[in-house]
Amino acid sequence: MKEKATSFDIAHMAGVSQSTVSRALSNSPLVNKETRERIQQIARELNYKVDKNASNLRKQKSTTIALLLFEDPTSDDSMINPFFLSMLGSITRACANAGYDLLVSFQNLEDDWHAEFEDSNKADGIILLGYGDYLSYRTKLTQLEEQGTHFVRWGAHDEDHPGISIGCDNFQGGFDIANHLYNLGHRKFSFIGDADSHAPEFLARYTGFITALKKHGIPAQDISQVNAISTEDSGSEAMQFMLAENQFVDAIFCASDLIAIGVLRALRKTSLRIPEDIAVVGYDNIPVSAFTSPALTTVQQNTKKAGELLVETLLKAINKEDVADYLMPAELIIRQSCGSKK
Amino acid sequence: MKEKATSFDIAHMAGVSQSTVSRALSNSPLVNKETRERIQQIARELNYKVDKNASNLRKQKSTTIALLLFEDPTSDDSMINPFFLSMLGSITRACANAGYDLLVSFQNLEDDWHAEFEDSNKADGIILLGYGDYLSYRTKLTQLEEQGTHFVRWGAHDEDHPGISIGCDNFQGGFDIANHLYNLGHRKFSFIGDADSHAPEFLARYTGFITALKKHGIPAQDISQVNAISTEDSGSEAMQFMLAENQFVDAIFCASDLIAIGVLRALRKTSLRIPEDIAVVGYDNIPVSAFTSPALTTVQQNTKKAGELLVETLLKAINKEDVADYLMPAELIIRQSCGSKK
DNA sequence: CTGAAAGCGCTTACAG
DNA sequence: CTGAAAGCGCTTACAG
Repeated sequence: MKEKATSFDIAHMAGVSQSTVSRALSNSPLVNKETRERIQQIARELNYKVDKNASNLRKQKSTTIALLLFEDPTSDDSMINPFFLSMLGSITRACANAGYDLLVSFQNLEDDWHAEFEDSNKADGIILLGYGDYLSYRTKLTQLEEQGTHFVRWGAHDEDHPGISIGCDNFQGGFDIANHLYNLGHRKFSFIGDADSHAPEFLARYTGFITALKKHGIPAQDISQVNAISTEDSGSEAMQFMLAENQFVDAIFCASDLIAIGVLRALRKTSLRIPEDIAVVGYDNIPVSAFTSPALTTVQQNTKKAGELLVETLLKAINKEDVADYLMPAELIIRQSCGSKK
Repeated sequence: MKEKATSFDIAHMAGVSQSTVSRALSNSPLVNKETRERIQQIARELNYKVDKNASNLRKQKSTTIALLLFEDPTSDDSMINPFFLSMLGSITRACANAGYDLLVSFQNLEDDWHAEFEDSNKADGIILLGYGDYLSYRTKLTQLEEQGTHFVRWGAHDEDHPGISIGCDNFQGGFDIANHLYNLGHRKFSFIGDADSHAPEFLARYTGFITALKKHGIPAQDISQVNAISTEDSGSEAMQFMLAENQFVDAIFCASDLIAIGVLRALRKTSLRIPEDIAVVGYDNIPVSAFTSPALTTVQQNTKKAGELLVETLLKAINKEDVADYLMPAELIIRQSCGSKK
């Protein structure tokens, strides 16, 4: 293993000063073209690359973005929610395109939030991504903001939340689902998923859902709601609970596709046919949702766009440009699980 | 936005030297307990965190691992292969558990390999992950090795490849699939997927497949093979090609689940029934494979274990411990797409 | 147990 | 266009 070359080594070989090497390698026009090319040639031969730690330390910026994935501590340890995995892919790509590196770290919400502050020293900004108990990390956002850390989070728009958020219009998504189901003739509804301020995204879907149904004359108290976090198992348990309680409905709106898949699993053990006896709708449009039987009607959140937007917005914030919350439109994906003819 | 505090600020506040602050914050036993606690208390109040760039520069290590995802340039730009996404999740977790940060970067194989060398300055080691043209990056591995960079790659074991590789026993996987299909009564076979040294993993699956069939008296020349890269579209095209050429077989072994899903899609447009008229088998056991109709028989690669192994092995290499290639066993996942009774 | 000092490898004003 | 020098914020021998 060779010793790693430094800019001094190159300076020595090229017969110039180290300052000149540094300039040449950053393509500074201040350096004579021939000198520059000679230096770059030597650097290439030596496989020399600028030491990022030294360079970042000196420049006081890192050209790195940190992605903080946090999850409900109860969720399956071995798997990440496919929706966030998809976001991760998209964010990775967007960072690469912008010439930024991406530092990924995991976070259980139980942990203390040391990691963020750690990250804030290695990255120019942070992207926060995850379902999880919103209230429990709200104060942390405030701390981040006070600290002057640039961050953008994926999630529900909230009047006076700290920092910037990019999210999907969950209210609209729930609203559209309700109208779609109502127009197909369904009249008795249930919502499966947590629906309180700890899970503001689910709550917004729920609120959109009941708001639309109210317009059709169906009051909220006629719509049953069963708690569930975003996992298959949780969805399956919720459905089993409803069956055990003899709660029968025409249509179930699940707060996420994973929940819906769990619900389908539980229903398969019964004689109920989907969608003839009961319609099931999900949310997220994860890849699997197109392959369940029947294929899930769901709401698409454009993860590609979302990732790009998160990165773009964060970079603007880092550059002290003005940034604002952004709500992406939700798109209804109609498949077979709700009894549509389509 | 406050100015970021430094160890000097804390030293000033605590009335000690900056050296002592540094020691206290790294929990050095050299510092008086009370002094240490006082300093840590102040640091906490200030939300002070050690500057990683400075610390790394001084220590000459980064406690960071870089993950290099490379992909076939032809694959769909908007999506990462779900198998690698799953690996990414597992690697992220394993890094977090080991106290390492993970730097993720993308790479098109067309790019020149600057990025690796970049990364090698920001990370203590590199994990290489991806399908793609193996031959085209082989020389790069040699360069990395010469440079003294620690790296581990996911992929096919190869007698004299540079560096360490962790992989799944693709030969065994193909072998088991062949036996399974043969025992179910299938006699006329096809393999869909690239099967040359550019794609050594696919090749090993193919080799295992034909080796097992040869033992059953079916010579390699009786087994058709159609090229495809690991995407749905490529699988669908390959199947359409076979249909157009009137190549009819009992059973198709697809080099990946994505290919198999494309094959199913193409077959749905015909009158052929799966598995009655034709069996289809995939590879990878991606989440979707359990939900296709019929559900895909496939080969599982344990991504959780694989991620842990990759990280663990790389850390050992970084610590100059002896490391060796490792081949994980492949596990047959039997579902409905091959006509098994199970 | 503590402090003064060197130095990690760069970038960039400053001077020419 | 080029060089000498300062300094980014730490860690760690060295000296006491």
